[in-house]
Amino acid sequence: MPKRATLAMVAQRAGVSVATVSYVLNDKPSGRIPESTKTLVRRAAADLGYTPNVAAQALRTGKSRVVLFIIPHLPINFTIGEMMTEIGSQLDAHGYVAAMLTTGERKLDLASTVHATSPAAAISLVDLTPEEHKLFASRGIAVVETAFASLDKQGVWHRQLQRAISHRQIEHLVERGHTQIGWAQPVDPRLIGLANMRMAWAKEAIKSYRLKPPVVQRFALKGAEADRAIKAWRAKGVTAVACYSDLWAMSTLEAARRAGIDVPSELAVIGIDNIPLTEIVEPPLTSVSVNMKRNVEALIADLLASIADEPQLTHDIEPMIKFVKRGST
Amino acid sequence: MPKRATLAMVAQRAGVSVATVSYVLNDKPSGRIPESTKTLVRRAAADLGYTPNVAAQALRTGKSRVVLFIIPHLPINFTIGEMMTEIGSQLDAHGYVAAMLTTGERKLDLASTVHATSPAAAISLVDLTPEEHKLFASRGIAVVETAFASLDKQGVWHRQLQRAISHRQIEHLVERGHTQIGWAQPVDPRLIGLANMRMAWAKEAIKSYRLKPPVVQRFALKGAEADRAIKAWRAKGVTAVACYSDLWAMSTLEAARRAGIDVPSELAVIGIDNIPLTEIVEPPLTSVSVNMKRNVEALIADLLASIADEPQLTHDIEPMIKFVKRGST
DNA sequence: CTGAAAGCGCTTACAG
DNA sequence: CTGAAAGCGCTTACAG
Repeated sequence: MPKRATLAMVAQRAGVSVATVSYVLNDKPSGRIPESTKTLVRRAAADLGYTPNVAAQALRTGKSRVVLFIIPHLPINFTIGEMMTEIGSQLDAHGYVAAMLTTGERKLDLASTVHATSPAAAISLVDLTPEEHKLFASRGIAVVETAFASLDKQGVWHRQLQRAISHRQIEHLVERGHTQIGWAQPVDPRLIGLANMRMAWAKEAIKSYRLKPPVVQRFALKGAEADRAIKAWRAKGVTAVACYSDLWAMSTLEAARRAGIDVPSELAVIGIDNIPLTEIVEPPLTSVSVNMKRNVEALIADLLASIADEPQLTHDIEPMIKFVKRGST
Repeated sequence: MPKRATLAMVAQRAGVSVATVSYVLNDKPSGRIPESTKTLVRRAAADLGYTPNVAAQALRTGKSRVVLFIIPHLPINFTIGEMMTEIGSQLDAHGYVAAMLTTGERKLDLASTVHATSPAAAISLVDLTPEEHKLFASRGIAVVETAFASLDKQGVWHRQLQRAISHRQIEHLVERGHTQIGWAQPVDPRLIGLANMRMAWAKEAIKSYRLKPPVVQRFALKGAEADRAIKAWRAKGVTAVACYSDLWAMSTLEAARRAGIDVPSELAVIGIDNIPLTEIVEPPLTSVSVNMKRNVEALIADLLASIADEPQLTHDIEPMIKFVKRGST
């Protein structure tokens, strides 16, 4: 196989120095190099199929094209999975590589990984500790926290998006004429941070319609626990249940069927996430979710701006929300 | 902050040359360096908290510590998600970094990514094309295909593991006294490769018990389609259904309930994967799955052996299988 | 057994 | 506007 093209080879072919090639390809001392030289260089690079050696770039600059991607040690659900793949492919399109790092039960040794990879940035689906933040800050590494990270610590639009999703759930139930709403909450401590935020936003939305506060039921994903929740909701006159996620909504649907309660005429149910399973149940589940492609586009835009030390853009929340009305409401 | 330790700093502290430090730390010309020198060097490295600069290593050797991790553009289910995180954390433990690469609808430009990252190895959850294999082979990059890759192309133990799981499904149903078994098959073309293998193994197992061939029903994850499947199974005297995965099993359970068929007394159902949702249904779903930790340990062992050009180890399949009997059988 | 030195492929002050 | 050259931190023949 032919030797891989280097800057020097491009320089020779273009009849200029390696310095000039580097300047042109990196568009560096902007406006100082004439168009004619640029064309020459670019053609030579294209002819040779030149791609930079990232190791050499990293060694020279002290920064790699690696973006650390910190993932919680949870069962990866469809939504997180979608986010992971979307982040991976969008970073790839920008010439970055997403390096997966899973937080185990034990504390993650972030310092040594940061040392070993010299990442350009980090995306974390979990909260980082103050020390970890300090670690990144001291090396000038851009950080974005999202998903399972505490939403109150996040940038404005992440928070607004999650809030809008919760509001959308309630808005839909109110439009369908419900006045006493229930809320299905998990008990798993790993989910509770996000779940508490969602519940708070749901309460906020319900209050804005001047309705009574929701009847909250907490349960794990076991049939018997959902059965108890159903009983409690019925006893308190609840006609519609907004759920922390589709899994709790499905559990609620199952329990309703076991109790002989018709959905949606006696009890409406709405979830969050739009997982593929929404259609296996009868009736299929109404749900609200994030348009992950758009969401990640915004996230990556923020990250790239942060890497380049440019000001953050503003993002329109509305197109990031996907609402699908199905039979359960 | 203090400057990061380099080989030169370690050498100075130990009172030896950088060459010696490199030899000791990489354990290279084995047995040529006296223990006393080694101890000296190792202590100096530890004192300084030395970690090698991977960019410099990569530049020098032409090989990075990156392992390309090629992921299908599918909704990531729990099993794939678990595999991804497990692979990520185990590679990390061995000093490698898992770089996610998602295959989009369009063809993946693997060549440029390989060029850009000079990976030490690649793990692919999908089949690679002959050209892609050639690309890796020409650069001496170790490759492991697994999960969604066609199992007949895989190494012996991957295949045996998947086969054993399918056999275990059938074995359990036979033990419970069933003689006419049904099989639930997906229609999604992205799943059909793996699904066909599983079905073939199930048929093989059924034949080994001298039972009639299974009644195969193909359906998407929609309630109405599963309803049709149930009807067909009942019409042919099926008393137990083995399913391609837990999702199809859950869909089957739902359809059985709608048809007023009792599970398991009138119809037993068994899945594959042991997803967290197995317990939200009544009765909870019996399932067989891979013990992902063990499975990935074997996979990584193969990969490391391949990178080091060492002979492959053999692996015991039995501990990689997890069978959980629940109420549905 | 150990060290001096070349060189991997870049980027970037600096000189002209 | 362009080029010569240093140097990032390693590994590894090679010499002693």
